[in-house]
Amino acid sequence: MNKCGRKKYIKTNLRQMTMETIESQQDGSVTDSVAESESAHMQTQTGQNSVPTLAQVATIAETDESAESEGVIDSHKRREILSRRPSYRKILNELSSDVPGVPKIEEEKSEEEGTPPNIATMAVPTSIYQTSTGQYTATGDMPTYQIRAPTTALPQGVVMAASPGSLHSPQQLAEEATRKRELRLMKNREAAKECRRRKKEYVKCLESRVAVLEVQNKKLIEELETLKDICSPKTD
DNA sequence: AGTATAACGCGTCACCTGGC
DNA sequence: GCCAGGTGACGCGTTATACT
Repeated sequence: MNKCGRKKYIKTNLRQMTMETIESQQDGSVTDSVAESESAHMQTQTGQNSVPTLAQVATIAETDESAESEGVIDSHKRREILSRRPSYRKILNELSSDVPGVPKIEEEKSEEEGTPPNIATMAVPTSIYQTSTGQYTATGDMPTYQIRAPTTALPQGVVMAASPGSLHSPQQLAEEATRKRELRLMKNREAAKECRRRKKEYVKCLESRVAVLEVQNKKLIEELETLKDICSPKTD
């Protein structure tokens, strides 16, 4: 793995750790059904913990360092530790069912709503949100952000499959294989874009939750202080 | 102005999961 | 069991920002 790749790998996992740390802290302090439901997602279906501990991540990083020096990277080992969690759509939708304020990630449908096709508008707390391409640009002044829904139509030039029975020559078979591969790549390309969009939405959602819970926590602390003052009058 | 670094998005591969 | 879709990881290119 090159320098950049490793950095991104570690960064990704640290970000994940940060999210989970926040969630677990919430779980411990303020009673939060959402946090509980989310932490439930941290378990794989086999009952094992799917999330690497901080030490594990550190170990991964160190292992990665040394592996690089030796020129050996054991991707399977990493995969064992970094098993997947449920989809962002699933998590967020469960989140939204628990907490009324949390927006749902919509299934791919575009034309029913009043909004223009392929654009979903969603209210979110203000935050700095900028990409190099300017695809998602919500500044502090902009209370909403817009998400482009994927275009489901196949690009021009993609020819639908000929029935296998109609293929004769090896050349035709090769062409068919190439066509299938291109179709698969194209679909995966779109899926990856969509996945990233959902991931960003998910992260934003969590960030907004953090903001809300911080305010809530602050209020509760203040309330507690007030009650303390009332219940224990000063003895001069 | 040139360079270094960080941050980000994209395409692809590999793997997992859920639906059939 | 097969297949389509979802997603983590990787490698690469681009852009923004800081530093010299």
